[in-house]
Amino acid sequence: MPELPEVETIRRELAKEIVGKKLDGIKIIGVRRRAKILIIDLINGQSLLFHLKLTGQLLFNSQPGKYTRAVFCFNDGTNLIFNDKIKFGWWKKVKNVSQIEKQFGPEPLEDDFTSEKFQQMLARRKNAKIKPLLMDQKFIAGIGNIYSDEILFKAGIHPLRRVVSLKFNEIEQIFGAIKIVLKTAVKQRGSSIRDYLDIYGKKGDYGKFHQVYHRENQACPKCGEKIKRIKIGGRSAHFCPKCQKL
DNA sequence: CAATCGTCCTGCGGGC
DNA sequence: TGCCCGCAGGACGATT
Repeated sequence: MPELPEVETIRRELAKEIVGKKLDGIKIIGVRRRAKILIIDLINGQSLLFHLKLTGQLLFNSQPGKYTRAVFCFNDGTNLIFNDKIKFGWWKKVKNVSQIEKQFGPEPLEDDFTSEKFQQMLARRKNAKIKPLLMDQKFIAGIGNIYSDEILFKAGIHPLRRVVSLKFNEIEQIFGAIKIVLKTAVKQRGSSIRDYLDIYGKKGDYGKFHQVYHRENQACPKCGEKIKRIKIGGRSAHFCPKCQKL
């Protein structure tokens, strides 16, 4: 499921391929990402937005298939294919992209997302459960089910912990885990759970690094305990009951 | 006000 | 073997 590292991978690859080309005669001036949304900026001030949700794919210079929802043709004969098996994803053209961009929390890999800022953000959400909070796009941008599980495992924090119960040092641990897990996942070009592929149809390598996500009943890589899966607000959370105590 | 619930959609896995 | 049922899952709107 495309989260920050997957969308960022697509962004980087797509920027190399299409910036400077034209779509319906309008020059593409940039490819950006905000949270899990891919943004293609056009010279006329409009932007093309994509949200891949669970099963969306953006394939460069490919052929339409069974699940193709849209095809975008560039002036040089190349194209971009939007596939989406379960139709949760969407794309749209907007005039004021900044309006949409400001609906999200800070970008976790930006330098202005500091541990001081994170401590302040959490101070305002004392009663929240930490895992759903990390997945709240208005709180922090781009983190979904895979990476919230991996971040909390790395930090040694149980997904149901209330913010109020977190010690200063535990928040520092979570902060550090956010940075390193996401950075490493971007480096590995994301995780190919379900249908995720990059624009060349290649899978991401970060799945090999998953410690808990989709590893229910398997041994914890740290202590050997069986990884557990529980439901939190309708979503599944994976964790080690020994390394991540409530 | 903030947390939780239902909804969208469809492939897939489990059970018989 | 094949059918049927129910689950998964991001984000939004409604509800409590």
